[in-house]
Amino acid sequence: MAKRIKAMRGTHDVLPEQASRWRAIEDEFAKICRQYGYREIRTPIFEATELFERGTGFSTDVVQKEMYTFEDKKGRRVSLRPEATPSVIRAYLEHSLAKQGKVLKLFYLGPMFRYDRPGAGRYRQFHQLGIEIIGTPSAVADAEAIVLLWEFLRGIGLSGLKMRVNSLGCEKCRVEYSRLIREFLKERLERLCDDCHERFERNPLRVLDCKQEMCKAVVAEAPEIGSILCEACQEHLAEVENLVSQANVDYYIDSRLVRGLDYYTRTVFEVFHVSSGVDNSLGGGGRYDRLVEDLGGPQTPAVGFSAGMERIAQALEADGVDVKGESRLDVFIAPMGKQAFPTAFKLALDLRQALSVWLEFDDRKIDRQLRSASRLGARFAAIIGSEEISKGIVKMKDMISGEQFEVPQSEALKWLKHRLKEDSLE
RNA sequence: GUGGGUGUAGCUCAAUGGUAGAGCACUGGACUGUGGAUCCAGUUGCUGGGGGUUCGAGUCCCCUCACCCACCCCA
Repeated sequence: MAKRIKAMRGTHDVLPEQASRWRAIEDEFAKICRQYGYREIRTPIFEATELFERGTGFSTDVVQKEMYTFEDKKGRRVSLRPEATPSVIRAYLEHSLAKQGKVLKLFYLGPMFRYDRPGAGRYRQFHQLGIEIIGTPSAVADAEAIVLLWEFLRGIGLSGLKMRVNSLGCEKCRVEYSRLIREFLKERLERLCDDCHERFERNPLRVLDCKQEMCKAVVAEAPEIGSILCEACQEHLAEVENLVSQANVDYYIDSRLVRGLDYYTRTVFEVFHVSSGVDNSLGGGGRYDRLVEDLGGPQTPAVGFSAGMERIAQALEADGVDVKGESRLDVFIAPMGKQAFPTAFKLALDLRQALSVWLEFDDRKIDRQLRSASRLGARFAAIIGSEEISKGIVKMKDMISGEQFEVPQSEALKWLKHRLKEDSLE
């Protein structure tokens, strides 16, 4: 046998059983998004590298070391998207979507790519779903994003969720806080880990997020962002808190929450699942009032979030929640003998107008066929042999009670629909 | 990127350096037109890949690949 090829490192197949759960989750997400007034957008999986350099941020880990970047045949610098927000904003500007109204509310879902070392719940091709609210500075929008994320996760059956919320301040606050932190850390550099020395140079705020004990000790004494937020930023955060607590979101203010992407301003948040580990972030987001401008548009405030499918599926499994997948088969058509196939084929064509139907392909003994029908979870088996053909009927077997009924072939669809309807009423 | 662990049938796992196995699953038969039970039979593997030591390697050594755990980072 020839050598087999395996899926590449960090990628994985979503097999039927899992895929049906994914679809149920995606359907729930699309549904709640529509309830909140969002419309779907689909953007390309690859973009000009520069979009992410300017959007996600040149200094971020994502852009610095995790992008799949290559040159195409014309020498253009291309990257597989590591996240969707820059693409959505690019499309927003490219198609002048601002003209569609003051505020645009979009949702998306699809694969993202990061060349990272695979680990627990971490893949090189992973899948995100998320939203963007473009065109308002209102704290109500921040609250809506947080609540939508929360309600979505709660709605699919997750419990033990916690939401961390923080404010990184507006541009002025950020500059001021960065200066303050840099000053503070400068005197304590020798007490920080090696990575943090580097962070100190590139983006001192990231030191606040370090998990090393030595750094945590230093950071514990650091001034909190809350202490220097300007009045407007304080008010904004208070308003978000007030609204979010009305929605019964289990949140807390975590003054050390700093997210990995450069474009956030003011509100940032992250939701995690307690029982699958403190570090298991299911999703997060925040306000990004500068991004549209950075990508060449007019000054336009916006807020959004993204969440990870793999993480969500994992959390559901940890919670023992069985997301209902696709419904079972309605009918299994069992032809008996070669000469029964044309009639069976015709019957399948007819029934498939409204029902999910499995038609046996091979000339197998009836007991084997019924066994297959059981295993496929068929509600009824439609048996067609020479007897049935000569009488113009089909023998319907109720796979739960075992009862059998002779039904004229022309009535089969009507009969089955009637019986299945009775099922759903019980 | 750093450290540790694990790779044997579709799945879960056995096999003191001596002929690769079991359970489940799958297919068929018992039952030539009636499923889920039972019994019987059968299929499935370059033991992740490559090299080395040895009379002999799933087992020991080296390399490599993949996955898992921790760190890092995040979704």
